[in-house]
Order: sequence, then C-alpha cells, then structure tokens
Amino acid sequence: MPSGTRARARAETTRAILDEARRQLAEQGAAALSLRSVAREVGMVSSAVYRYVASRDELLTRLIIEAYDAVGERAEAARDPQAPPREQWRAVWRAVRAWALEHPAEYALVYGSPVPGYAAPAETIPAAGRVAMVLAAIVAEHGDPAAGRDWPAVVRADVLPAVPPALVTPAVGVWTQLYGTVGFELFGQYENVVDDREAYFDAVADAAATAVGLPARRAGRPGS
Amino acid sequence: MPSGTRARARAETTRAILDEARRQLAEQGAAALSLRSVAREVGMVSSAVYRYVASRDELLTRLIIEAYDAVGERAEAARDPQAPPREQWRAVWRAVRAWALEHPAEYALVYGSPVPGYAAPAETIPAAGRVAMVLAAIVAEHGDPAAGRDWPAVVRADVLPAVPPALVTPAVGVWTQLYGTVGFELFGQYENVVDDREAYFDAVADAAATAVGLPARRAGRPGS
DNA sequence: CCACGACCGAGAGCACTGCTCTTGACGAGG
DNA sequence: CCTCGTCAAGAGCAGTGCTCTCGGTCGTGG
Repeated sequence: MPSGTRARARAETTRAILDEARRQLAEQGAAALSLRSVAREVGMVSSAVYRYVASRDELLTRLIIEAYDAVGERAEAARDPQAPPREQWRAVWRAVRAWALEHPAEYALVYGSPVPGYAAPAETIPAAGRVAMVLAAIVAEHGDPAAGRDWPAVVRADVLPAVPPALVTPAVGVWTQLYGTVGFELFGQYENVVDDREAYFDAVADAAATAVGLPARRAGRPGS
Repeated sequence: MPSGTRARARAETTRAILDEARRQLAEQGAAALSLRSVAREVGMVSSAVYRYVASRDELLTRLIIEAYDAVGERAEAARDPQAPPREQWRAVWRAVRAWALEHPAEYALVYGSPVPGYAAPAETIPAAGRVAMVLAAIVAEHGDPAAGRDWPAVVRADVLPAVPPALVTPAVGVWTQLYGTVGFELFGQYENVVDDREAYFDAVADAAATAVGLPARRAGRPGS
C-alpha cells in the first residue's frame, strides 16, 4: 500500500515536473523541451527526474494526454445542448480554435507532424477522441441523413455508432476540416491571405454544419 | 568570375550534401537530421560542411524549398488542361496525396508543425504557392461564382487575382481541406477510422470541387 | 521502538549534437 | 613561379538523453 506521505510527495514532484515541462513546451516548442533544463528549473539534478519520468518520450506522451484532455474539456464545456444545433456547432468549433490559439505549441504537439521516432502510444487514444465525440453528438441528434447521400460509405461504421450511417463519412470530413483550418491559421499559412480570421473560421464552420445536415438557422426564435 | 573547375566541384559537393540530407530526412524525420551524420556519410568532417551550408536551419530551408518545388511540379504535371474540369481537379488532388505518401517526412517538414525556433524564411514563399496556383487556375477557368454566394469576402482579393472574387474564400477553404485530409491520413489520424482511403480522398476532392462550383460530371462526352 | 529496506537525490560518465576557431595543404590565377 | 584564396581537418565548447553507482533519509513491518 502506498505510504500516503511518500505518495503525496511523489505526486507533487511529478506535478511540478509536468508543469515546468508544459511551461517550456509553451515557450519554446516540443523539440526544445529538455529534460535537463526541466530538472534545473524544478531544482533537481537531471538524473533525479528519471525517477518520475521514464524518458523524454514518456514526458511528451503525458503532455499529449493532458493537452487532449484540455481541449476536449473546453469543447465539452462550450456545448449547450439546449441551444439551436448550429449554435452548438459553432460554439464547439470556436472553443477548439480558441484553445489552439492560446496553446499553439501544445496544439502543434498533438495535431502537428509527429516527433520523429515517436509513435503515439495507445493510452493517448481515448483522450484524443473527446472533441470528435462532442461533434458527433450534435450530428447524431440534429444531422439530416439526406446530407450524406453523395458520400460513399468508406468509414468504419463503428467509430461513430450514434451517427446515422450516411453521415459518418461527411462527419469525418468536417472533423478533418476543423483541424486543417485551425492548423493552417496557427502555422502561418493564412499570413497575408485571410484578413478576418474569425469571420473566415465561422464561415468554414457553417459550411461544415451544412455538410453534415444541421438544420439551417431559422429567422424566428426556435421552438415556435 | 567563378573559376569553372572550382565552381563545379563546389556544386557537386553541395548536391551530395543535400541529397544525403534528404535521404536522412526521409528515413528518420526532420528532428533526427544531423549535420554531423550527413558529413560522415558524405565523407567529410563535420566542420567542413559549414563551408557549404551556413547552419542546420539553412539546410532545412533548402530542403523545404526543394520539397515545395517537387510537390508543385507533380501537381502541375498531373493537370491536363484539355480534360474535363473535375478530372483535372481530381488528378491534381491525387498527385499531391501521392507525393505526400511517397515522401511523408518531407511533407511533414513542409506542412506539419514548424520546427521550434525556426521561422520559414521569405525565400520559401514563391515555391510554396505552386500547388495553390494550379488549383486556382482550374477554379478560375471553370468555377461557377454562384457557388460562393454563401461565403463572406474575408480573404485578400489579390492573392488569387484570376479567381472570381466570390470564389476566393471557398477556394482557400478547399485548399485547406486538401492539406488537412492528406495530413490526417499521413499522421495516422485515420487509423482504424477510414477503411478505403482512396475512395474517401476522392469523395473529399469531389465535394471540394462542388464547393468551388466546378460543373458536375456529365454522363455524355464533353464538348457535344 | 528500532532496524531494515525501499526510495530518492547527487554525481560521474558515455555517446551524441550544433557550431566555432585555428591550422595546414592544395591548386588555380596573376 | 609564386601568392593567396579555398578547403578539409582537428580540437574544443556548451549542450543533450540516458545509465550507473553511491550515500542518505524516512516510512514501515517486526
């Protein structure tokens, strides 16, 4: 049985290491993250942090999971199930974009090109799907299957069980578009191209909503 | 005036360095690219390569430009201006995907998250636009401006002068979608999600063609 | 209550990296 | 022919990930 005192101290040190690592990640990016400098900042010698983190890769894995969870939480919090479908949709999209703009290095770590020699381990998978699940829930509840009639069924049916089969493929498409758009903005591809980034992003989100058959915004108030 | 013999030897050594660097990039990714190991493989000592390449960053910059040019060339070659618009479109999309699948590390270098501390210098800009120009040419020639009526005008009009103003914003959107889709496939996001990658990709390409108002594929032969 | 043993931090060390500076040789141009 | 620019080589600095060993400390089982 863990000792209590011992375990608490250990948890605190681990937290300090992870926090400092995330700080450095945010400031200089993933490749510049050095175990030695984390150790220095935390006040240990480099070999000591290996008692808490097996390797630099494992440190990155932990940061990846925390990042997935953070953006997933934001997306979940942004969704108001009472609001009209398209408003829910836009809120979630905006939440992902906002988080990405606030945490560019973490976003790059998670959705950018993988660090060479590093393959995302299996334990990242559940955390990775949280945003997708939020979007899928909106599609499942309000999507019109007719919107998917031009799409072939090339996606595994079981990945989004709640979504009407006809909408699964376009849903994957718009999921891709969300991250593609955020990534392009974040990595500077829209520099000197897109003027009003917010308006552009909202327009893409709206087109995506249409692609998965969310009902058009009504002029009157909903529920009439 | 350059000496001729001298200049030729210099050009050959430079090529050997760049080739070996690209080989290592392809095998182990950008972060694993080491100037020292390039030097070893080329048969020089590490300090000697600094006569040809100012720094590791400059080496990466050169590789980026070569990669942009390679994929741009492929895209240009894939387009047959005589073919029906949607066929041109699909051929270019497929060319980009094929190149990316053949050169994943180079694709990641160019379109993935930027290497930290590294800002793409200005000399990469012209090469970067080649694929976009090919797609823009198709849109300019065959796109129906009516397809852009739901899009706000939030993109600088001068980036794609040949494209009808109403289509500029959706064109940027589908340009994003191309790289988002290729990137997701390449970086493993479609693992256990998308079964038939080719069919999925073609479907996305076709939806994109519709978004920029390319005429629907006719049943009869064109030109009747 | 106390000794044992798990745990932990420190330090040295290995192999590697990017980059700089100095030294010596070679060969093309004046 | 001889000078001077160009080039390869080597040593060296500061940094990295990671391993191993050595003492000390502190919680826990007897």
